[in-house]
Amino acid sequence: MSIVLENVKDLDLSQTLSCGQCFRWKEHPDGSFSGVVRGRYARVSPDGDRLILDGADEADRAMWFDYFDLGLDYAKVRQELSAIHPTLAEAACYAPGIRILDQEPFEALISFIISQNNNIKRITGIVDRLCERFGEPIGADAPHAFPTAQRLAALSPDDLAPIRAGFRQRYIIDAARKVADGTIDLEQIRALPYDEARSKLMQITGVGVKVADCVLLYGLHRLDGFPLDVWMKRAMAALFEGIEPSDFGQYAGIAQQYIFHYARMHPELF
DNA sequence: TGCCAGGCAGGGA
DNA sequence: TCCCTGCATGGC
Repeated sequence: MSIVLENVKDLDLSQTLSCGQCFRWKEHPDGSFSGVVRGRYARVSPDGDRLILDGADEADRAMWFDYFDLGLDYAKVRQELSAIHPTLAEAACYAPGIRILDQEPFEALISFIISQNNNIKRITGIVDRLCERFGEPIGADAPHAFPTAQRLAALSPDDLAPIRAGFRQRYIIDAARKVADGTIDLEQIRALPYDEARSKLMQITGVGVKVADCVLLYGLHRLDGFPLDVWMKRAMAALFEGIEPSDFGQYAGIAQQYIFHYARMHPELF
């Protein structure tokens, strides 16, 4: 079974799936990517302005459409961003195919807890081991689903030793327990004003400003905040001197991705 | 072999 | 409030 998404524009799978906003996609030699989203497996291949999702069910069409944020006109967004500042226009050229994925909130929370003081390759390995050991199997040849909060909440930090997440293990368990018992309601947080949402997430041990902003952007698809971590502040100072972050409005998240790639291309600025 | 990673918690000043 | 240090592990 497979589904085809038509009229897909401004999506580069490699840029979008390998830029560090998600950690569960594997690239294949033919340019396709396989991964699991919300417990559903698919192997995704670009075909002109179509996106072919092998293994995906027709009933999940809307879920995949939303996951890749295909309802937002990114060319228009880029145009508006570029009008703000010439440097941003330049930055936009570096990653025109990035879309901000609409990820499952708990997966994003745990993934970005794991990301702290870490690198993408190792984050991916830890997430893989977490899913393999504690996620539900979804098919013979497919990776496991991301584990539920309830499943992880029943564990102790020591139980996570096999995933080799180090000091982050107790953070993962604290997050899972707070989500499982309702102390942290991620869907409720989605609707809160940005600062309140961030403060709520920071009640979890191991979640600071950076992790909270990543969860809000990538897990709750909040494009109205702006990451304030040290790296980003440096990037802003270098690239957008004189521009108030609030000017970026709802497109702040997308700007972050452009800045990220711009920074990679211009390490001398940092 | 040693440095460092897309932070954060905890403790002291 | 600010600054400093330790943290587990593994990629490079």
